[in-house]
Amino acid sequence: MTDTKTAEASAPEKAANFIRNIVTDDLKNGKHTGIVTRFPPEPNGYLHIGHAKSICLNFGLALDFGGRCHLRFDDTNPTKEDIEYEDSIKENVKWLGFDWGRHMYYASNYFEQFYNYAVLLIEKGLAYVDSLSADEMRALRGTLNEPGKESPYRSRSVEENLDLFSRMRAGEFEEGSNVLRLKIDMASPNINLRDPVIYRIRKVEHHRTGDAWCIYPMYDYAHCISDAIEGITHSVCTLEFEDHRPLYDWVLDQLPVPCHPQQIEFARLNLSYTVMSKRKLLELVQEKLVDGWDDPRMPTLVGLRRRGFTPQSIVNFCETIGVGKSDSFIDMSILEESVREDLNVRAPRAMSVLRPLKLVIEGYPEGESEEFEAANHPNDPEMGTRKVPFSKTVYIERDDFQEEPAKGFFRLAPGREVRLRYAYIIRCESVVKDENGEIVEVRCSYDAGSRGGSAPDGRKIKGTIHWVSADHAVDAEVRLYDRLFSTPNPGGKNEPDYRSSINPKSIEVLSGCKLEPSLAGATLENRYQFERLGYFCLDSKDSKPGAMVFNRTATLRDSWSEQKK
RNA sequence: UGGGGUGUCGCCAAGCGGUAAGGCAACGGACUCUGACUCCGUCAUCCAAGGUUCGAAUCCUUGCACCCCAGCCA
Repeated sequence: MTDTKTAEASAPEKAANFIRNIVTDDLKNGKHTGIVTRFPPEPNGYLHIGHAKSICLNFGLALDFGGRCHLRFDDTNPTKEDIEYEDSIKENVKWLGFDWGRHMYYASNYFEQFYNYAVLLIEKGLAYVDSLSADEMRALRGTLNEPGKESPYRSRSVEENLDLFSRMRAGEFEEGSNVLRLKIDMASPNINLRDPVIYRIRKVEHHRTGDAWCIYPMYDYAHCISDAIEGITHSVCTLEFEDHRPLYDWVLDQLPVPCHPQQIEFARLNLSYTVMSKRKLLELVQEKLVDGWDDPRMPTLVGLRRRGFTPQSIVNFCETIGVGKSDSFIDMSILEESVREDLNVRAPRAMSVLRPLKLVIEGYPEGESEEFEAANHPNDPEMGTRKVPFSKTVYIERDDFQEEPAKGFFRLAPGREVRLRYAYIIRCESVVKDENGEIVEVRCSYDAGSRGGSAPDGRKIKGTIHWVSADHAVDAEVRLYDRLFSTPNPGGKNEPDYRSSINPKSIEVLSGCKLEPSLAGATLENRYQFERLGYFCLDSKDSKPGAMVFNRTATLRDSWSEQKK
């Protein structure tokens, strides 16, 4: 086997996709000598896994082709945006491992240029101030099948428009009373071209420009100009903006901008068993259906992070799913597989018993204990070993014992032998039950010659189970997370409200779990594989030095439980 | 019934006229002190129907299905 131990080595090869092909061609035929992309979030919410796809695409393109990628806040709507989101977004991008260097921009920094360009458009007779109300404007817009009608204000003179627009800026009009519209074509089959509004009055403070402005530009007008100002070569966005591209191009064609970026659209990420819309995510938080934006079940980057996902696993995931234009629906299992793949290689192993069953080893000296050497990673000796204490009473997983073993079960059962990992081979001799018939203790004999776990006579022991010494165990709370929803497409077509699909078992809190003592030194940066159980990490919010709380990031694949179904 | 898109294995996705990559899943097997990992093997004729061509997933025609658009949101 070749060395695949490092995260770098396990990163998948860059796959071809249509955007990379476009960039490659543009570079080859000299259309560009270098490329500039951008990730342009609106600071009005937390980033989720879908944004990660865009971040990886844009920053990845820049990295691979020796260009640069800008981080630009598309902050043109002060009624929805806030500085708190900016900080989170910046941190998330950095956490994923990307660096915008000094290329940090704000659409709001271009407000004056946007305004000047708007004046230019008015002077060219390509924009006019409309005094229709929103309702009236909607009524004239037409429908998908019928053309719209021109506004009675469409023919105002350039002078009047100039005057009106400057007074809009000066704050002389109320919100909603006037807007600036482009004069394109009310009969266009593309509704985006039916004289789109490019400025509206909003008498609110902007988190960056304060009260300097009371008119704010709209996306279609601001975005393309921002791209042009920054010298973006490839403006990558999602499919729903495909219809807007003619408008993007129209605006840039009318203005003396430094360049004309190419807008390219790709399919946004859809993930099964979760929701991705900002609205639903916000509702989950506001209605306290989850424990905040960073609830470990949320598809947000802060949630995934708290859950224990590594940045590398997310980047790998984004590479794995590819980029295309067909509506895709990625199965959650692929995301889960991405963490396993990454954590399998980097997570040290440890033993923890989540649902303890007391096991007493008859014949093992009372009050005595010994230590066994355990590998921190079975396939990577470089990760070293640790000592695991053993004593007469240990805890094993309740699931690892069956009084009447099911077919195919090869763990502990009356009269059967099993190996306590790294310790001894034991045999179940009897079972102790309480007055309710509940098994409270298992009593076993042990093969003193099997110290360390290997049979002296070379006999094959099929089952190996994990355990923790009762005398040395560290108690902890462990939270088992599962998919937030129990249906693949919550709230989708022909589905009831997504809230009713929330998986009641998406979180299970276990207290009194028994961990091997080395885990007492766990830190937030560490992630562990609890052998035979899954990958776990400390909860960044609730874990305290004397009262540790672990989150289950992902289970291990389990062909036994699959076989049972 | 307008406009813009998409349709290649269960889920993604390469392919750009020369005889269907890869990943995940699934299935079979090997290995195993984690029923994990790893390893080996199996697994499509490309939405449909016509046409062009020596040759088509790739070109043309006609259908069909699905997605997006009527915010002074992005």
